[in-house]
Amino acid sequence: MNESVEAISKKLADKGLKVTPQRIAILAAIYQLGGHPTADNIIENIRRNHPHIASGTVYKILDILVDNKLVKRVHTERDVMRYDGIMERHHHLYCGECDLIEDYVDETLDQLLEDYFKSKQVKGFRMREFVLQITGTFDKC
Amino acid sequence: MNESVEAISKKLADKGLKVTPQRIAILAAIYQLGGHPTADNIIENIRRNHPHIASGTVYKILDILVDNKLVKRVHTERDVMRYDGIMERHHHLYCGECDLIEDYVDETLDQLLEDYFKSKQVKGFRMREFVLQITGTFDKC
DNA sequence: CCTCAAATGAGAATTAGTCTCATTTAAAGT
DNA sequence: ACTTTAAATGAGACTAATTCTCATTTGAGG
Repeated sequence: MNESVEAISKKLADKGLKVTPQRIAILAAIYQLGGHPTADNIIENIRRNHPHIASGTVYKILDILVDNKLVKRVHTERDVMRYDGIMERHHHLYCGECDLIEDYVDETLDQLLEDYFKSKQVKGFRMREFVLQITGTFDKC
Repeated sequence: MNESVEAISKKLADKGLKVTPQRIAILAAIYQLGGHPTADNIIENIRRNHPHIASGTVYKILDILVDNKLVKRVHTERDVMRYDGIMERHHHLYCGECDLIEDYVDETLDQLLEDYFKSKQVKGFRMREFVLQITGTFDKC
């Protein structure tokens, strides 16, 4: 999923964000890297074409992108934050052996959950979204 | 959910782990604190009766307890690891406003998911367990 | 009660992420 | 195009969670 600079710029502008080369580079890196890169993966990727970007800037921009729903944070079992440029609803497969995390898209499941929670409210809590964390083992690991 | 020193010792011994005062204190603290304490919450709690425990020791013991399935790590959106002494299957409610995480037990939901995944296999992945992360807002927040 | 591998304590080291502040820049208006 | 200005960035100091190292202690089997 690679997107053009124009497409990325439009996404930023649509959210009312200033369009800067750094922001474009970070979104482009997330799309290009795919999977669930860490901030460090992103920094490393960007520095190839943009050697002077400060790591603090990357963290700040990632926060802004998350706040503006252009990127999601991925919950992990370990202490490094990961990011995800896919905003469609999806779940995650966590490998118990290594730190691989794969996306799992399943609209039937989404519908099942949605139907279930339509009738079942949790008292004192307004639900907004759900992500299923499925832990197991990949054959390849 | 407070457990006696004897009960905790037995849990450790049953896993083939050495029973040490530090390990007992950490498990007792997790049970006593309830919720989803951070390593720091646990250290603070233990130091009252056990002032000389080293933080490195606490982290190492927590790893051992997680490896031996006496404690779970809780996936969070932020960078501090949290722990959970409840080993029964349950899900989590995450507050979007603050960093509150509550347990959500729902056996009907568990059954629903189990039935669904009985017929639906994910290729190349052997599933072991699932936790639903439900994000939303608590009325009290 | 001896032995010894395993566990612990103390503190240094690492590292992800945050903060500060001087400088630069995007973009709205002239 | 040119100005203006609030917002964004770069550089690097700083913080805090977690890991590492290694000398010392201890649990548990023989």
